Amino acid sequence: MTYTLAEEDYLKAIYKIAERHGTPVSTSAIAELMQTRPASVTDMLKKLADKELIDYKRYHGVSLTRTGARQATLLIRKHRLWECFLVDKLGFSWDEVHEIAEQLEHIQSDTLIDRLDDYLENPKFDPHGDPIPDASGAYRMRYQILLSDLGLHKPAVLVGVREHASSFLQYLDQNRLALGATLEVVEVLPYDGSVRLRLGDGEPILISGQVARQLYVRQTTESA
Amino acid sequence: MTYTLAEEDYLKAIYKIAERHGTPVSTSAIAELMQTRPASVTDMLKKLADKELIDYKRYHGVSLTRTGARQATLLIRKHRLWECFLVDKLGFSWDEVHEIAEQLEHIQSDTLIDRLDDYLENPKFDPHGDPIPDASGAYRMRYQILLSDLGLHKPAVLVGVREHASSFLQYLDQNRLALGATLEVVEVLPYDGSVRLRLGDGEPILISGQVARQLYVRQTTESA
DNA sequence: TGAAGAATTTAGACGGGGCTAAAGTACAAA
DNA sequence: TTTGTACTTTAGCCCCGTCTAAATTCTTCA
Repeated sequence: MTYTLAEEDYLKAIYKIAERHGTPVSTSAIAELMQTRPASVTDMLKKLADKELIDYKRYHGVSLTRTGARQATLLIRKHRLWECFLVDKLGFSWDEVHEIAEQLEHIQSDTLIDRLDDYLENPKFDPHGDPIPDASGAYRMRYQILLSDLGLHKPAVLVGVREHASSFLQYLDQNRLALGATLEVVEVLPYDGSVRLRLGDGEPILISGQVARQLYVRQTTESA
Repeated sequence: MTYTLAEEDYLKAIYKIAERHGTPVSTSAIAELMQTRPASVTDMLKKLADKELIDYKRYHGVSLTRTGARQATLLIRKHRLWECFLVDKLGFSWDEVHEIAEQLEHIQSDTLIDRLDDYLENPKFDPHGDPIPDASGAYRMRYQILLSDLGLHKPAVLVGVREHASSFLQYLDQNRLALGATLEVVEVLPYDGSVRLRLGDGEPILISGQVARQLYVRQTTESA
C-alpha cells in the first residue's frame, strides 16, 4: 500500500491528537492542527474511512484502525530518524529540523529508512527526546514526568520537550536547557508557579510555570 | 520562487533532452521521457511559459530560459548529491539509487543541500560519473569520449555511463566494469562492432558495440 | 502546389484536495 | 423538554495535473 502525501499528513495528525487528547478525534481538532477547514477534513475522513485507515462515524469523530495506526507510526519513525540525521550528521540545531523532516518523512522506500536507521546506529530518541519506533512500529515510552510535577530538591535530567516551536527551543538554548542537563527545583513561586532551577552546578535560573509544563524530566537517584 | 513537483519534473526532462539532442525540444520527446501524453505536456508547457521558465512557440518546441535552466541544474545538483549520499554513506549500489534520488531531489531547502554537499566533502561527480553542479549551478564537463571511439591499445579509465538503467549497471558490475577501472581495447570485431577489452591486468573480456557506445572513458598517458 | 501523414494543440472531462455558504446534528442549559 | 449554540457535514465551486477525442498545423513528397 502506498498513500498520498495528504493522506499521510492526515494520518499523522490524527495519531498525534489521539496521543495527546485521546480518542475519538474531532474534525475541528484535525482542521486546527493541519491549518485547514473542517469541511476539507470531513472530505478526507471519508476517503480514509473507505480505505479502512480510520473508523469514522458521522458527527462522532474518528480513531485510527490498526492499519492506520501502523502507517502513522512508520511516518513518525521516518520523521524522527531524519531529524537525527539532520542534527547529528549535517549539524542542524534542533529548532531548524522540523520543516525539513516534514518533507523527508514522505520519501517512499523501506530500504532507505532501514539503512538510515543503521547508519545512525539505531537511535532510540530523536533530538527533541521523542522515542523512535523500530521498523515494526514498536517503541517504549521512557519514564518521564513534567518538570512542573517534579518535587523540590529531587535531582533530575532533562529528557524531552512537549512543545516543539522554534522560538521555544531557542529560548531553551539561551538558558542552557539542553537534553541531558541535570537539574533540581530549588523553589516554586506560589504567585504564578514560576520555578527556580539549579542547572548542573551553576547559578539558579528562573523559568515560568508555562515553560516548566513543557519540559519532561526523569528523576535520578540521589547518589547519581 | 518555489515550483510544484510536476513543474520541476518537466524542467528536468526538458533540460536532459536539450542536453542530448539539442534545442528546441519537442512535445513528443518530453511526453515519451515522462511517460505521459503529448496533450498533457502541451498543457504544462503553457504554464511553464507563463512563468517564464521556458520559451515556447506553438508547434515549434521549447527551450529553457535562463531561469528555467538554472532551476533544472539545481535539481540535477540535488539529485546527484543525494545519489552520492545513498551510495557513499548508506551503502546502496549505483543501480538502486535513481528512484530514491528522484524523490529526494524535490525536498525544498537550500541549507539542506549545501550542508549535504559539505558533509559529502563536495564531490564533483556522482556514482555514475556525472558531474555535480555547484550551488551557483556551474559545473565543468570532464574530458571524456565514448569507449566505442577509443582507438586500439590506448590505455584509458572508465569515467562514466551514458545509460542508467539498472539492468545495464548490473551487467557492468558482473563484468567488473566499475568507474575508475583501467582498460584498453584489444580488438574490435568488424562483423558487429563488438569490442574485446583488457580490464586492468586481467583476462580480456568481450562486450557488444551497443555497450561500448554507453561507456565514457578518459585516455590516460602511456606512462601512467 | 497540394495532399497525406505525422506532430501538436484544443476541447472537454475527471480525480485529488481545498474552499465558502448553507444546512443538519449534538448537547448543555433553562 | 425545549432551545440556543457550537460543531459537523453537504452542496457546489475552484485549481492542478492528467486523459481521450477531435481539430489544427507542419512537413514532405509526388
